[in-house]
Amino acid sequence: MGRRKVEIKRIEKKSSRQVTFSKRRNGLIEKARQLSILCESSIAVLVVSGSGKLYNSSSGDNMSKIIDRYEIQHADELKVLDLEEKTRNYLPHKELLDIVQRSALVHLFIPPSSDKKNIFLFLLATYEYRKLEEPVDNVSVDSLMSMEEQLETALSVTRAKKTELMMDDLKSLQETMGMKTILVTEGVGGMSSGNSSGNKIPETLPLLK
Amino acid sequence: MGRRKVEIKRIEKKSSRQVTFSKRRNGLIEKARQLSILCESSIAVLVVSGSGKLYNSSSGDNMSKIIDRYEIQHADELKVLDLEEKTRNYLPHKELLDIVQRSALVHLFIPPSSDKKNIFLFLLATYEYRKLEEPVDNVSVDSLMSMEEQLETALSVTRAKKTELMMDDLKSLQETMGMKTILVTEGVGGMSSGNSSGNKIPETLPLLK
DNA sequence: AACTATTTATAAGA
DNA sequence: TTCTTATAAATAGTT
Repeated sequence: MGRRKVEIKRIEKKSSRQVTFSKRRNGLIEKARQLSILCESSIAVLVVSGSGKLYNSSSGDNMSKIIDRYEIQHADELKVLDLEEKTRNYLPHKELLDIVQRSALVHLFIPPSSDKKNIFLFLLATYEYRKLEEPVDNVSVDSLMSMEEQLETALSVTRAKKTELMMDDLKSLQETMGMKTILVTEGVGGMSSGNSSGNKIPETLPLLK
Repeated sequence: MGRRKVEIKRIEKKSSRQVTFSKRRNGLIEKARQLSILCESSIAVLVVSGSGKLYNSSSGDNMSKIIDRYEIQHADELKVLDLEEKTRNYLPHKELLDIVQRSALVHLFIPPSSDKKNIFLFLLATYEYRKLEEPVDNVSVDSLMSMEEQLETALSVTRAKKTELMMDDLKSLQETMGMKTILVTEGVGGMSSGNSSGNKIPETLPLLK
């Protein structure tokens, strides 16, 4: 449907290829839209250009929903085809997701305003640790050393945060004590100390049970 | 392009709608194939009929890869969805698998033959990390202490594994050296030492650069 | 980005 | 469903 019949093979000339890409891509998406309306169906079109740019359209339903349908169908096929594969891919995923969701670990480990990088380090470390629980044949000394570094960093971040929190707790305890002192001393003489900056807070704190 | 011009609106007559659906669906998929070849691009077409049946085609690349590409681009949208939703529709799997494939970090940490379970653990960790990018208020000293413990354990496992590997390396080095010694001493006297079990291997090894 | 000669897709009919 | 064919629609090459 043009001045000439074109063979369906790669268009060599770059400029022509780009023009054709643009025209036909629009045509494709318009066809999808029409089909969707005419036959009340949901259609997703995903086009990745040679240079990696993504063009997409969805009609009838949103893209995620259409992709979900594909994924679900795909998963079902896997179930039928390969139980072992399913067990490996699908169940562990859900199972482990559940573990993570239930686990105080991940949720509680993330300090309020902690650096995202550090959270990642922790998670990576956790992952690596769990991975090592099972025998793995080919770990390199180098990768273990990187991991060691990661763990050390994560550990120091954790300890720093813990200490910070403990100091906060101690401070509020001291404040409470100070208040009590005021209340007591006020009755006797009226010498308030408040929250003097000269208070010494120990560098390390005993671990709480 | 038919005997008559048709308005783009739902075809009411069921039989006509089905015929049109079939014809246009094939046409759409053929157009996608052509575009893919003419302009060397990757195209996915997903069609869900009114009755819920899925038809799909991919050209240039496989479906998963094309969908992955879409999901990378829309990673931000995923954050809005809740975890269960994502679990149901497998998006995190695809999304994170792609992160894994692209990340040099991960390549370093995942040995070629490691099993999928381990990759999933990592994916979960990464996923959870992303999910928790939002600040969380309630971190407790207790939870930080648990984390500290976990990290210490992970660190000691890592160090043990590293030492084990280094010792293996050292042993094979010693064996090689032993061989050389044999070759040298054979020429002179013939006193072979082999790989005596009395060899002392240091508890800790200097870190390699 | 338009134009238009052609090819291609497809609606209706069989 | 499949084929036929008149006609609408898409588009290749040109401006």
